[in-house]
Amino acid sequence: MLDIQMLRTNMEAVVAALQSRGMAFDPTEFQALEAERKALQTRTQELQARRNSLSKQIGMLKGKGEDASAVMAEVGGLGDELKANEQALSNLLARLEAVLSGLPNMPHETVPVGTSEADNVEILRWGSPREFDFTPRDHVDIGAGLGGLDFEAAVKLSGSRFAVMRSGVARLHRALAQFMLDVHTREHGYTEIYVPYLVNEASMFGTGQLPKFEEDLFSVPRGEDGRFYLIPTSEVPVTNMVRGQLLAADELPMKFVGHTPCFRSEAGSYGRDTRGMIRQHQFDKVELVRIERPEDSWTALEELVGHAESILQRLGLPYRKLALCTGDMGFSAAKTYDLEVWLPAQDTYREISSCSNCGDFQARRMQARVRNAQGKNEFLHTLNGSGLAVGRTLVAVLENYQQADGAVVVPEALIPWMGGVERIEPVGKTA
RNA sequence: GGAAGCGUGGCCGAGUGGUUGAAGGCAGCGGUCUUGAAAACCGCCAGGGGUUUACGCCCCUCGUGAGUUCGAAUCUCACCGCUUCCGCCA
Repeated sequence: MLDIQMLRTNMEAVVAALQSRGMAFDPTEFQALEAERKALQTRTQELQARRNSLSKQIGMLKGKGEDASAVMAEVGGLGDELKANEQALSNLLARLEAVLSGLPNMPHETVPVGTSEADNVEILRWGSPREFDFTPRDHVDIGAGLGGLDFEAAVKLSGSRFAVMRSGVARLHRALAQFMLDVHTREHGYTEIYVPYLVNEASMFGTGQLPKFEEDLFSVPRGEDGRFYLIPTSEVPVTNMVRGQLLAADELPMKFVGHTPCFRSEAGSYGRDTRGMIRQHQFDKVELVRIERPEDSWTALEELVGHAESILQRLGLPYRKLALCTGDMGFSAAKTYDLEVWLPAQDTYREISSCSNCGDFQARRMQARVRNAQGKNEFLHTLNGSGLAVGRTLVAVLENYQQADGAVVVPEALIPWMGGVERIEPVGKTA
């Protein structure tokens, strides 16, 4: 959520910032509501002040045993107008809130301006794609050859965009998640956290999924008209840990790493990435979340991306790092780096991690604050990044480490998490 | 699922209709004392919002939302959550 003061005092900057994201924001509705709000709020508060002082008089008169009926009659006359004004004001504030909660974050000044992913800026490439002396197959064929990936079974169980993994591939998937968790907790100083996969509406609002992106979420009914939402990323429950809290400065930073499944309806992506595990309704992700003092968040973002990169490096997976342009960033982000891993079968880089500093945008929605060194309360900053998407990492390992005979070599760094297994053999050969 | 109790400021905890936005304690901040620290003592200290050049003035907030009343932390109802007991259960 943007600061309403910003919209009141510097609307041009807001309009320009949203424009750079490709969002045409017409401020006239907001400004009309705001003018109305000012008049209504002033009037309402006058009436409230009058009622309060008259009521106080009544208390004093009665305390002295004097007659208060005249004053009571006067204050009684205020009732209808006051009630009407309070109601109107509350409606108006709700409408302002609705406008405000639908506006995305303002990009940081260092974010490249652009309209689509074509304008993202490549910052670096790490590793070089392997030269194959055979035609590399994609992970679907490799997985089938290993007897480890079964999309037909998943269709039977659930439908499209799900996967069943077996034997060595399932083991590899588990090993990757464990490996990531261990690296981030042991070497990068993150605290492991386990969180609910079903969350309430307030949590989804806090991180910015609601109210605007409900169609991307799965939900289950709960009670009369309530519902749980399935998390689309553990960013939601983990970040919301600090919702409604006022923290002491020395409680920050908080660095969390969580491994959860993620659920996305993928509405609006019909026909995209229909083959394989790239785009699923359910996938696992190891997520890094940092709760930071405002002055530290930009350093923290660079550090966070580095932590995600380190996983790719240890696995020996070639990747590139992009700074997303204004037009390609997510709703809550002030700045985002994407990491894209090399997929030989697609002969291209594909997103495997997205690391963002949300600044105070989520904190304002969550009312999450920190008492700074000067004793002032301010909104803290939140960051999150994939470290990494486990399913896509599995795809990358299968494709980059495939052998001519159909086997897949386990990346050296991962062998301890595979119980010493160095190769996953195709079915027909010894497993 | 049934029964009972409870939800107050950063934390703990008093407060059952009227100058109570709220005693007291802890934490924090400033000071006295001390070579320094601790202890002791003194003072300050809820959050959000409106308005004002400013001093200030005003409004809202005691889990959330409705209601009763001239006036609600305090009374009523609903919802949410927590605790204990019973039932069920990985």
